[in-house]
Amino acid sequence: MPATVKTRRSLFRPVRDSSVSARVTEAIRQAIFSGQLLPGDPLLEMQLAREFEVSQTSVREALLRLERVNLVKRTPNKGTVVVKLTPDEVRERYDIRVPLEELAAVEASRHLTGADVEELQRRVRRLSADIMANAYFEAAQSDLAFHGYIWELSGNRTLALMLDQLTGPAVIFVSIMRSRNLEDLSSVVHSHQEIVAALESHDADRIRASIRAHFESSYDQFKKES
Amino acid sequence: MPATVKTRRSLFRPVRDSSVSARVTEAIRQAIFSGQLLPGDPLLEMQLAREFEVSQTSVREALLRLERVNLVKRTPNKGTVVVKLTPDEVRERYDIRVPLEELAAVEASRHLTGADVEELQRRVRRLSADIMANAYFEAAQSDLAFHGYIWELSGNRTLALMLDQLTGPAVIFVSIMRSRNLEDLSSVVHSHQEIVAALESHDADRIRASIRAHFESSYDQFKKES
DNA sequence: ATGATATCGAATATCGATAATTGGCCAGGG
DNA sequence: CCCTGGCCAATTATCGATATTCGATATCAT
Repeated sequence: MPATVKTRRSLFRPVRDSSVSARVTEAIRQAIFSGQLLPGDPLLEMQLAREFEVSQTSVREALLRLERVNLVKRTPNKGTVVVKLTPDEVRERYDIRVPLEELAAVEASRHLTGADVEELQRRVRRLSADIMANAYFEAAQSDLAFHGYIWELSGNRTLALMLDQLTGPAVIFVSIMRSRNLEDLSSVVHSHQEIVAALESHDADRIRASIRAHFESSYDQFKKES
Repeated sequence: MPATVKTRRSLFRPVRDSSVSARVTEAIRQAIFSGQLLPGDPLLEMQLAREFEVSQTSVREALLRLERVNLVKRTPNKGTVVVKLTPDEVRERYDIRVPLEELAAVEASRHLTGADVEELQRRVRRLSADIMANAYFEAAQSDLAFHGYIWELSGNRTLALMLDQLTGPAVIFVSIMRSRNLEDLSSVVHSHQEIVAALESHDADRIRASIRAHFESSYDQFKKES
């Protein structure tokens, strides 16, 4: 056998978002996560269609997708707005999120490799850098990217999807809170490092405890504000 | 004051699902839950549009809504099929569902009234009747109705929504399993009664245990088949 | 004034038609 | 033989236009 290889892998990544509605979806999502759109802002189908230079239908489909992940709220015949969570709803989400994050983290530790640990540390460093730079919205996204990696590691796609639905809108709140300097940012980085260490230990109880501590402190910060 | 009344109340109930796409959504959902559509069956937008005598657009929107609750799977440019869960996916969902059901049940017990207990018992009886009558698909829906009541009682709307997304497609499997007589139906009723009793006790540990036992036995039945 | 009803504008919802994508099939060349 | 490229049929994706809905506001009778 010669040295020629029959298959090659992952030189190119897929050309992203070939469909119009997918691109519109992504653009709106970015606008929300970057703070260009704030909770409560209206999203008018026709106006967006004109701005993006696409049909109302495609915008509509994009909004339906965003509704699916709880980033916007649509009211029949009335319109669409960027989600605005009440304190009660934030509380509800924390209650649900904690057991799911525990489950995800415990499962993730079972699949954890050395490369994964490095990647997690890389993401903590990025988060740390964003915080140092007072880049609040970027920090929120880095935060999400860190936890998202754990969700993927869990190997449970359904779980990852649900956590995404649950967390997306909350991240917006975190951004806004931090931008008002209402959160103690120094503790954030340490709390994430703690999770990585717990994952490496492969000790389920310790992992769950680190997750609970992480979110409890985060929720306490939220309560201080509301 | 004369006996004339100024307002009259509740002679009519609201005309439900005024929108076309909502009616189409409901029709397809019923077809899935009733077993007229089976996992893997294709759902062609144009064909459905002709049958319902509506536009493709409305059908498309209905399918997007069903995708949102995981009842159908859409593949870009290819088509839509009724969801067909792999054994792994069923396992994933059980893993997620158990902690969420525990949370829902514990919260529900905090809001539980006497009327609620009666309603739950009524729903267990309906489930029991369906099983006696070998009405498998109806039984699956009664099953869902029982758990759904607990979700609502929890007072956490987000949680109720997530459990609905999680459970919907699984219910189809339960129907099919039962229709093949693969499940020990006598234990099903007892297991539900056990949950009601646990709720009445207001003992969080007992509630969680009853939920775990309920789903473990249910999952064991599934494993026997797969 | 006041309460019921008509009108209107802004927005979504729906439609019918056209464009773009995909996978399968087949013909031809190495 | 099988690999390549191009065509074809089926289906989704997108469009532009029209219909419907809803809330606010104006109108009218009493």
